[in-house]
Amino acid sequence: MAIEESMVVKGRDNNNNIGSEEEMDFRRGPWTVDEDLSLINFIANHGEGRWNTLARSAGLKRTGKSCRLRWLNYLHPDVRRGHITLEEQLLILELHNQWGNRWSKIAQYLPGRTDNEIKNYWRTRVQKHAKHLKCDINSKQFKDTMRYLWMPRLVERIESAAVTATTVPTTVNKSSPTLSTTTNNAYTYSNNLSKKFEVGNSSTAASSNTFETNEVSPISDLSTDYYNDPISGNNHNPQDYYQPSEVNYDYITSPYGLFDFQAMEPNTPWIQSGDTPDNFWNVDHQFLQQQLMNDIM
DNA sequence: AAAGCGCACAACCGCGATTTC
DNA sequence: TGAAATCGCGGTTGTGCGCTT
Repeated sequence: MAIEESMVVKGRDNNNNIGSEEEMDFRRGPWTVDEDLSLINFIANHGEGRWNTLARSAGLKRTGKSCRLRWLNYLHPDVRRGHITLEEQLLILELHNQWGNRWSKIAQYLPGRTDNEIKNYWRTRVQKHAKHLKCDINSKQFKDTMRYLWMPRLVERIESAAVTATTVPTTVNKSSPTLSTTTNNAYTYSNNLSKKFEVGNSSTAASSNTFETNEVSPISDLSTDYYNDPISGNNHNPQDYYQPSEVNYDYITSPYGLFDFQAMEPNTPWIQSGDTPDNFWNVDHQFLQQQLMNDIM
């Protein structure tokens, strides 16, 4: 079969040198179930590491590099699959804001998520929205939108989900945040969030600079350190993300026809994970549209 | 019904850093 | 101590699948 042939390449090591002792034929492309089982069984019996040797010993016609990637990104028992949760989305935005494309570093703070998965998430979801908004993803404009609009709204949704989960079903959820949220509301969910993210006690909290420089345990200390900005040294309270705007949303239209917000997918993956779809993105797009129009005028 | 398209994600590649011999 | 081997990261590509036209 032609495909099978194309999936076999002459053996080269990771420096792209042709194999010395023998002309090995390395397989490429999707892994088969048998290959997965061979890799899992071998690692279960011998442990991981020394990937080239491992690949040979396990009888896999794969490069060590390929085996390592398959194990770490897919087969490892700790790898968690499925939708990125709201909390994870928020974390990714915040951590990317701090470190940029340091995917492996960001992944340290999301247990069970791989750098590859986070990278894919960023490229497919976040960059897509920047593209739709005709906005450079590295621009201040886009970063501000993330920081002051999307992140607070993610916080709101997390809060809302938490409230819903603990509320008697027949009770009207009066605290459901809306876009007309006032500073008081911001204060409220700021307080709630500080509770939500408060793990342990203040005695275990690292100083404002330890988040990066002291390599605080990514998972265990996440909650308290998360809002400490290692760059500014400021304590990041979710309230910081929230800048109540006086935007009159009724006013917003697009006389310039710059953006087709209605055409944007209403069912963005960002609000999956059991979330009910709403106008999350539409409102955000409208807000950004307003900002962009202000810039134009 | 089928072709086209876009999305999501697995996998590959290049290269610098680190480890081993 | 230097060369070779290995590791790990970030960028990119390939592909299957579902949706739209």
